[in-house]
Amino acid sequence: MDFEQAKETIFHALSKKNMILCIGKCYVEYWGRAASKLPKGKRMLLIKGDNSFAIHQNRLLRPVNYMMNCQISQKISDNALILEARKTKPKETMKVFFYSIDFLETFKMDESHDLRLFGSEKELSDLLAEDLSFIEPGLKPFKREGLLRQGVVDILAEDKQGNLVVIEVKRRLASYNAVSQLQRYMKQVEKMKNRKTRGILIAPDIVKPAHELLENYGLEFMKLDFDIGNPEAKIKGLTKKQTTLFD
Amino acid sequence: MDFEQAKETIFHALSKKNMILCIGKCYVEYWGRAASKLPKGKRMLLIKGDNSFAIHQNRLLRPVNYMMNCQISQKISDNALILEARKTKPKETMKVFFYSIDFLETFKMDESHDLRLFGSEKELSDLLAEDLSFIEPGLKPFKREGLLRQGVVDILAEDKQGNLVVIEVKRRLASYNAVSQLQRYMKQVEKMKNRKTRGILIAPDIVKPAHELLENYGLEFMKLDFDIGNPEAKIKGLTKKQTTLFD
DNA sequence: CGGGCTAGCTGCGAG
DNA sequence: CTCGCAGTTAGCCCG
Repeated sequence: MDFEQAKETIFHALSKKNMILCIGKCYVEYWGRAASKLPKGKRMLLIKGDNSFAIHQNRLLRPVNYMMNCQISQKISDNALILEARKTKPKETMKVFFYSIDFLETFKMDESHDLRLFGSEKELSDLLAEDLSFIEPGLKPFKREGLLRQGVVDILAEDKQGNLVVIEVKRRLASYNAVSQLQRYMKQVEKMKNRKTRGILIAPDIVKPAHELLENYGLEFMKLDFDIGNPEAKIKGLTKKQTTLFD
Repeated sequence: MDFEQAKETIFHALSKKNMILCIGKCYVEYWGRAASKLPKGKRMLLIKGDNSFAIHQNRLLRPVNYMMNCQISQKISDNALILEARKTKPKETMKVFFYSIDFLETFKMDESHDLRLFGSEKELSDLLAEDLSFIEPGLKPFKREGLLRQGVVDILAEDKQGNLVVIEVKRRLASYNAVSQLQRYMKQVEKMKNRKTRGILIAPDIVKPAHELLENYGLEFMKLDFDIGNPEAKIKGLTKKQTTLFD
């Protein structure tokens, strides 16, 4: 395909925010947060209406090179159509050298992007917060007046003995990270309120070494089974895991 | 476009591991690790030779629905071409209902996927490990015989005083996670070797509250400046950050 | 195969 | 803006 014509087609599509598909033999350079070179090969360039710019190979979900929210410019050299994507903050540049174009098409798309997702961590956390007695009898919500930023701690509560309880919910198998996070939150709350504070990690399961770490920290784990996409019976069971500390 | 013909085209491309692009009005359902419904709209389906399956809208880099390593099957109902992607472990299903097809094309692609990336954390870590005196005079490598899995601790060393030194390298702004990680590694090594152990976090910078946490843990921070994609002068500087504890 | 972690993470949301 | 984090994280690597 003729480079001049391709350039014109792309220019027009960019102004209309149409989706652009271009397949051809290209070489890609990137410099910014890291640097990379992608040797010549047949690949697909996908430009979307929000100025996302991605080079896809015929494998993997993720593009091999990409840039979001970039300014796109074109130029024609002796033997290539060069597309350049630029960005500031952080400063990044990506150049795609098309040596031949096998395919180029642009598409007017509509803008509906209203995916409805079920089973997010937030959803689970909110469900649990609705009835804390499900976690432990006598547990009641605790107002965090400027205690911690909203959204940092999943659930903050107070138990029957008047202890503060920091609750971290994970929607999948918990690992070291989850334990470290909870430990950090728990210590923070304990320090700020100067009160005895417990920490409970709630997840479908926990990896063994992470569970040991959790016990060393004096934290607690609760196993949570939940049904996804079934609003009537989302939380299947919530059982306190046997621990050597609290047996 | 005719559904029967489309089905045939897709079937053939799948067997050849050709890239498949299909644009049309569709509705998408997903159930697996989570669940989602994507209302009818014009979108692009991208199937790659490694059986990655993705629905793209005209915004964002990431697909709105996707599945990797899936088995793909097709069927035609009264008014739709239905593509189903399935997977076990974990069990997942995704159905795409195409009500109309604006565009369908398949492409034979080559398989070169040899991106050369510079500036990864591993690269920086290896560079630093080559000359530990750059971090601190008298620092020498320490053999981790079965101490910790390879790759868990970036660098393990011994200082002039005979202390063990656990070093964690981050290629970008360090945050809580980096501090928690280092703390965990440091404690682990300290316990296993029963020796005084230091922990040093090396990164271009560190967020303020994370730095406070680091100091509370008795860990150290070093600022690392590096050039990306410049093999001759990659590490520009390494300076110990002033701390209130060690001033 | 699971566990742990980096990623040019991306994308979102709160302060 | 920045910080912090979830994600159907993805993808890699090491036991």
